[in-house]
Amino acid sequence: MTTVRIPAGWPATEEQALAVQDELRSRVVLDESGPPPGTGRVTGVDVAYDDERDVVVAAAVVLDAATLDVVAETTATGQVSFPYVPGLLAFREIPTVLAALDALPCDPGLVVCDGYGLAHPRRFGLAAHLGVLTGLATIGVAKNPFTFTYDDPGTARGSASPLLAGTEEVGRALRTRDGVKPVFVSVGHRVDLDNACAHTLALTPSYRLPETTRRADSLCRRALRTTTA
DNA sequence: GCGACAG
DNA sequence: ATCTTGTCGC
Repeated sequence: MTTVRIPAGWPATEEQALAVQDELRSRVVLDESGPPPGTGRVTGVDVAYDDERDVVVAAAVVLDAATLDVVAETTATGQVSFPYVPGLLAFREIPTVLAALDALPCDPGLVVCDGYGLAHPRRFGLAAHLGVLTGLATIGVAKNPFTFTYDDPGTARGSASPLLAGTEEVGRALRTRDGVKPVFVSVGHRVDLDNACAHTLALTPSYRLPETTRRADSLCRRALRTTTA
């Protein structure tokens, strides 16, 4: 497992982090539809923390998009690089996630993040940020609606409703399992919202959350236990 | 001014 | 995110 230190120049205060978001958000690409679902590769990234020991472990798990079989997986460990502040989650996760992605032996294809992309107070959440830094196609699939509002989608898998910041659609509440709480999908980089939702449905044949995030979540937790123990 | 608030 | 066993149900 590779180890990373906090990058030189990494924001140390909320004001610095806000300035970075402000500078980078213009680089998000929104005029590409993205790779078609069910083709190529799809990669899940997630992190687990041990705040007591100031340790964060990231995992990247690459799946074959057609079969959802695992093609490759990596982990990376690092120091916690930022406190959790709503709206600044990316600064806590990105250095270690980048290290995990760098360690992959193959192209990750579309990257699925555990959190938001454009559904963000400044329209620059984790998935958008990671996309801009890597150039990869990214989407965000979150478990909670954050501060946004939505009308409950129909009860059937595949039903969706707009995720709203006021009247602006920043993402979609998407039902991935009949009668189960929806997930909250938003665009990251180089993928449109319809395609992001199509990918999310392709990644949820059996569970509420995408196979990518399920796999990445269990891997980084396992790796953290091993590191901590 | 006081909460709420992705992970 | 994390603290945490068993239990009800498909």
